[in-house]
Amino acid sequence: MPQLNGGGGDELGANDELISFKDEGEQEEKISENVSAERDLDDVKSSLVNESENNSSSSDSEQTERRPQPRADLESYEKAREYFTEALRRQQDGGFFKSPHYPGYPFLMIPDLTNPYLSSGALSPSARTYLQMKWPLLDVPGTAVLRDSRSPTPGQLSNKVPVVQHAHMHPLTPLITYSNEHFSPGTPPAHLSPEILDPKTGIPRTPHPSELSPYYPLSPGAMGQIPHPLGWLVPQQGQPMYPITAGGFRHPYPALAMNASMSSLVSSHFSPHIVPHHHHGLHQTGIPHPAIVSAAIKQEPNGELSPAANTKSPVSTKKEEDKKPHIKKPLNAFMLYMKEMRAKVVAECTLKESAAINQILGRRWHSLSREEQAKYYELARKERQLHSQLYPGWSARDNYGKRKKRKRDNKTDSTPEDFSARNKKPCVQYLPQEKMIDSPASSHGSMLDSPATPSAALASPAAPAPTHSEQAQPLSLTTKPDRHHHFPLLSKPSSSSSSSSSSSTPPLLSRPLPLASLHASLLSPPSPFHQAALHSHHALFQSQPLSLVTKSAD
DNA sequence: TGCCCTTTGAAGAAG
DNA sequence: CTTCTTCAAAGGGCA
Repeated sequence: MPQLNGGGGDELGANDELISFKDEGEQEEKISENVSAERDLDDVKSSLVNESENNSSSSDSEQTERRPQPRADLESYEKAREYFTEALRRQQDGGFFKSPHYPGYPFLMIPDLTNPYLSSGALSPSARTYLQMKWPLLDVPGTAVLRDSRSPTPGQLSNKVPVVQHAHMHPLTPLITYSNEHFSPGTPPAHLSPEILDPKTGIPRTPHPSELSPYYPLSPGAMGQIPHPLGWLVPQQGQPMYPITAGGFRHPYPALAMNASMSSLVSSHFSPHIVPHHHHGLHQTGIPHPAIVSAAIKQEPNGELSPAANTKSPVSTKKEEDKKPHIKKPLNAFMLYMKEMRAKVVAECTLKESAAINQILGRRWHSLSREEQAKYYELARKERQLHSQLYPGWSARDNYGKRKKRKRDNKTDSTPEDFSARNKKPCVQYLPQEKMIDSPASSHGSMLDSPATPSAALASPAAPAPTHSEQAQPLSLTTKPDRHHHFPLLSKPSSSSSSSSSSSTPPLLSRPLPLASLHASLLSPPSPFHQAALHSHHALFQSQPLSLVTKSAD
């Protein structure tokens, strides 16, 4: 795995994963997982959709295409992602997938063209233009441009965002934000396998898909690159995860998108650097590395530059410090999930407040099956790896203080009263508490945290993923029918969430949600009803995709 | 204009 | 080793 870097990447990731996963793994469980999730989604969709303005989501979504704006505004893209996702889903729904969580399923979202990591990149939120499917755009020139490594720099893309790339992105892809720089320049066209020179070694190597992280470097520039690398993946899987078009696969994360199995593959190959030979950085477009907010990246003194660093002009070493481009933290599993699902939730309900939406997402997160969560954990893991490779010297500490925020810990204090205050807009009636409350899973937060299988991925590096559409299940254990057992396990050692929820009810529950518009289903996946569902859970289990998973496990 | 709010997870800091 | 704090995304709300 780690080739060049000494394995930095892999190893790093591995360690992390192992650790975390372990913990979580034990806990895993959530009975309701699948069931609830499905229900949730289904319910939500149906019901929610009906109620609120779901316009967007369901039927609309398809129609959504309405007229795609040719332009690829960043904003649009985002929206697009949502739509995209929906659209895809719908297509798939037709078949079996109803469940949102479907593992492999493509939630394609359009990634932000801009890098998430870039602060500047910002897409403006306002535009809700949905999608317009910009997909078509994908191919566009941008790509072509990209190919030239040098010339076109990502910048171009970024500007215009040519957008496109993303159209086909993996659901997760949206996540991809990191920037472009890395990839851009150096990367060869997709079909070609891009060889990337290792900065350190100087040896050309092919980037592994895994390497490309969605977030990081992949931005526009990246696209070009991405495709290639991923390409191999695709075939293997055999499954078109997403509707990605041919060109489509540019997404960096396609790999991720794939199942765990895929990931494992990726991991195995993981190469440390993704970096292109040189990039100029963002400059032209002004879009820097995704992760990087500012222009410059901090380089390492040693000279080991992360790929990204290379990209940026090394010259300005001193400046670096001054400027210190703000390299954002890699997104964690939940964040990835949020990015992906937010649009859906928004579409389903009228609420637009992020706080409310996040609450819902939090609940949904808990309702996800392990496999699903594992997907995200895996992605997150890769992100971290990538990030570490790209920015070897970076530490989370670097960002401390950037936000001014102060987090009031008091939450607890205020909790009781709080909610009243908070409810600024009670849109609608919230759901009965019951619903909210009951989800077992919710209570303890994410028990699943653990990625299901980090180990799995690691373990079988090369293992080709079978074609399951679903992700391969990481832990065989999980697959077991026993899952329901896990339920009780909830104890999550970790700090944050679990602690709060020590009591049976989750914090959220305790307070009334402002989300009026939400349907109950949204909020609480695991509602009491759930339990019923749970029972049925077994049945579902079998029938569902999970079963497949299980097999794989076997 | 810019922070708050809200979520989970990761990582660093502090004890 | 455990606990606490900060940041990551996002976008309406609010001062």
